[in-house]
Amino acid sequence: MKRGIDQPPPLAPPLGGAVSPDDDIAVDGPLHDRVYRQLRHALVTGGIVPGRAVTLRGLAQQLGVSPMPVREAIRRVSAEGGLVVGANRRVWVPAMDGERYDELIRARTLLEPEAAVRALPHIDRERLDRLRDIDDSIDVALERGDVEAYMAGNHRFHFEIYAANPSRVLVPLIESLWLQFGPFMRSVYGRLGTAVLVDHHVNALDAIIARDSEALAAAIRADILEGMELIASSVLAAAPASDEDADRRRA
Amino acid sequence: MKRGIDQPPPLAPPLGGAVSPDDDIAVDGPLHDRVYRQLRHALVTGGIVPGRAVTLRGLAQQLGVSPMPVREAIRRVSAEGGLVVGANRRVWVPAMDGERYDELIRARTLLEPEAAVRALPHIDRERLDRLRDIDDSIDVALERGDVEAYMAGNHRFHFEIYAANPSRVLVPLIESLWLQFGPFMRSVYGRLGTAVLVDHHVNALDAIIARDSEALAAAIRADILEGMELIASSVLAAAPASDEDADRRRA
DNA sequence: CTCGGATCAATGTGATCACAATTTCGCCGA
DNA sequence: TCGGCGAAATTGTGATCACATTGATCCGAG
Repeated sequence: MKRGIDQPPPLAPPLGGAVSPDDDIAVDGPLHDRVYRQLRHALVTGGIVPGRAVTLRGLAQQLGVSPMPVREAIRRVSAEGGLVVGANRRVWVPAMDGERYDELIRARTLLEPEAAVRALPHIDRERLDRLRDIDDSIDVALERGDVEAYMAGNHRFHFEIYAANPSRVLVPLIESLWLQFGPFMRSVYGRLGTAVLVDHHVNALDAIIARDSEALAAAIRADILEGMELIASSVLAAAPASDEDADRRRA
Repeated sequence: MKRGIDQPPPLAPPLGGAVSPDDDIAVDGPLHDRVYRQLRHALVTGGIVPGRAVTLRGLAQQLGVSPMPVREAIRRVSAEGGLVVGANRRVWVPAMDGERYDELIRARTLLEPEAAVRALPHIDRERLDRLRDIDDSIDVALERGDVEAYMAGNHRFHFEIYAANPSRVLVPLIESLWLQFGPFMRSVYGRLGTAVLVDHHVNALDAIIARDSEALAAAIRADILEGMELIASSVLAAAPASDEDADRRRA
């Protein structure tokens, strides 16, 4: 049973997890920009859980700022698909369903290999070293069963590659996709643990070293497909909507 | 010579063309939403020209609203890539260059055929009729040399197809792409006229009638490639940056 | 005990104001 | 005539307030 976007749903205390005034989020620039990054980070790492309404004043109070910069940050995130505004004008973390998930996978497999290939010529020695470090940290996170560290590492690994290309067309599109499945993945991993996760990044690293475009594209595509289809088959088939799950898990 | 994003550039009177409080833009919903649609429309149809700064209060005054809803609209559009905010915090219509244009083409050819194929099963009789009407209006616009009508029709034709799919993943990505090359296309067409334009939509219509996914994908891909590469070869090669052109043309 | 309506709290929206940074323009000196 | 330099205007940003609307809460009628 799929619930509409702006139906009666159980409005609970403004926010679930912490929004994490985490580290590694730069503290310069306009306030609304800082709020934007914090909000984005909270979504990708699962600090904000699907099925819960996000209120302006609530977020503002949590972050210790006035509602004004939060308003702009929310507008920005919702433009990227990380949040949806109902006809109520109320803001939600969008629910996941099979169709949406399928389109996200498809869009990722279309765009990310392309972005990787275009970035390949720009990947220098230092970036490659950073990629290796990230890959190591991912292995550590997997062994320790640290879901959040794995997700952060995985994100950094992919975008450390794509960002080598200075152009800003493909990367924002891909960021938008990650922002959309991020919260969902978190809630899934939280239930499954890291046991099911495998590190496919070695193939990508080898392809980069060999400067092999096709191999790199194939590695990225395989990484996306195996990871996301694994999740899809093990979860989405059984529980089509993630909203109720999140709510139930909270109780 | 490519100019950086937020360099000294010639800040001229707030806005060039009219922002067009045009028709067919719904007048309900929150003010910031209306402003968003007007701003978007102005960008796609070329009402706002690249290389000119967009000021908050300027836009607000042109639209007869307070700066507040404009702020949110701009934040939203810039999140979609239709505007860029410099380190100055000043807002620009981004300049076009070969690399960016190439990535836009690539992203379009990757995403739009996919979106069309996924929409195909949902295209019913009424939608097909609307598509035929739009195609007719495009032919009329081409004969009359009406660039703006052609662009509007072309936009409507593509999204009338894609929007048949209720899911909201691929379509927003594609809208973002159109928003990015829209202003540029306008300035190009304005110089070339509609003589160089051909209507490739008939093949798409045939494919839809035949329910042929592959043919539809091919038609869309061909439409994108021929249209955009024609422009690229005839203009971008000669004048890599569109900023200066726009400014010069204004003088 | 259940249902329906009225009251009250909370939400998003928009306007206005103050402020600091930036840009622009006019002026003076070379 | 040209090149800085300082004043003034303009910009984006953030806060606060008022308001209409929506959601929750509570109370009483059945």
